[in-house]
Amino acid sequence: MFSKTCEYAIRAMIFIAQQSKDGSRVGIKEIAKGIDSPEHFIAKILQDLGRKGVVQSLKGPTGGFYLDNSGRKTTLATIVKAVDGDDIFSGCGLGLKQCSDKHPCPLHHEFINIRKDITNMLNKTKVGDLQEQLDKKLTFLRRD
Amino acid sequence: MFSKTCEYAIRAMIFIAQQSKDGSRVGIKEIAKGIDSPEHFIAKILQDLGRKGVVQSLKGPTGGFYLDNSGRKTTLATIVKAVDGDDIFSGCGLGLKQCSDKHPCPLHHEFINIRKDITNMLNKTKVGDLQEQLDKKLTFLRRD
DNA sequence: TAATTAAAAGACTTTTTTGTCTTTTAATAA
DNA sequence: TTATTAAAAGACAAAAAAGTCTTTTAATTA
Ligand code: FES
Ligand code: FES
Repeated sequence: MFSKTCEYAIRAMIFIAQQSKDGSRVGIKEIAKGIDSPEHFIAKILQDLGRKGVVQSLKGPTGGFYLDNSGRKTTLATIVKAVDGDDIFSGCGLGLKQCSDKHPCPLHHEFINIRKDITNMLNKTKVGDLQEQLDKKLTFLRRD
Repeated sequence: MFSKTCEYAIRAMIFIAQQSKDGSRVGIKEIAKGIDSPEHFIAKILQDLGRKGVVQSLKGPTGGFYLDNSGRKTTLATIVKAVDGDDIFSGCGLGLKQCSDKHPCPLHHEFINIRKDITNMLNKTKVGDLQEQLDKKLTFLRRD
C-alpha cells in the first residue's frame, strides 16, 4: 500500500506530535527507538519532510523535531503525497499509464471505489487525532 | 497497491482468457504486445504462474498459454496471492511486524475496513468476468 | 567566544524489483 | 526421424528502494 519510507514517515509524525505536544522537541535517536526504525534512515526522511514544510526542527542543544498546533492538523494525505507522490490517489490499479473513465482498465470500476475510500480516509485523518489515541494507549507505533 | 509484476500478471491472465476462449493458445510475443509489457519479463512471470498451476501452457508449434473453463474462474485473489503473497490481505498498513486487534497501530481501525473491501473485491472478481467486458470493448488492457 | 550538541547534507552500500539475454527442453509437422 | 517451433530455465544487468556512515552547519550553553 505505502512504501516503507512512507510507513516510517507516518509513524514518526505521530510520535513527534505526541512527544512535542508540551512545546518541547524530540531527537532522532528517540524517534528511531519510538517507532522502531533505522536511525539514519528516518533522519533522512524527516529532513526531506522538513524541507517540504511538513515537520519543523531546530538544531543544537535542546533541538530536535516538533509539530506546532497547525502541524498537528496535518492530514495523512499530506504526508503520503509528500513521500510517495499521488499514485495512490490517481494511478491505475492495473498499471496503465493513466487511469481514465474514457479508457478504463478491466479493474477500473471496482478500483475507483476503493481508491475513493482510501483518499477519503487519508484526507480526513489528522496526525493529532491519531496521537490522541496513542496517548490513551489505545494504539501503538511499534511491537515491543 | 500491486507490484509491477502483479499488474502484468493480472493483465496477462485476462488477455490469455480472451485469446484462448476458442480453445487455441496464445504466444508470449502476442501477450507482451497485447498488454504492453516487456516480453521476457512477462514470460518469466507466466512460467512462475504455470508452475503454480494458475495458468496452463504447451510447448512447440501451435503451443502457447491458455486457460480452460475452470481457469477462467480463477479469482484475482488467487493471482495476487501467487505473485505478491498475502501482505495486502493481512499486513499492517503502517508496517508493524503484524496486524493485530489486540495491539493495533494508529491506522488499524480505519485500515481494516479498506483491506476488507479490497479482499472482497479480489475474491469475487474472476478472470473470465473481466475478459467478457474486454470482449465488449468496454475496457482495455493497454493504452494505444 | 569556545565547546558542545543535534540536525542537515551528501556520499556510499545493500537489497529488492524490474528487465534482458542465451541456452535448454519438449512439442509438432514435414 | 529430423527440422522447426515455442515455452522453460537460468544467468545477467539495470534501476529503484532501503539502509549506513561521515562530514558540515547551525543552534545553545558554559
Ligand atoms: S484505468 Fe485502471 S483503475 Fe482506472
Ligand atoms: S495493526 Fe496496523 S493495520 Fe492492523
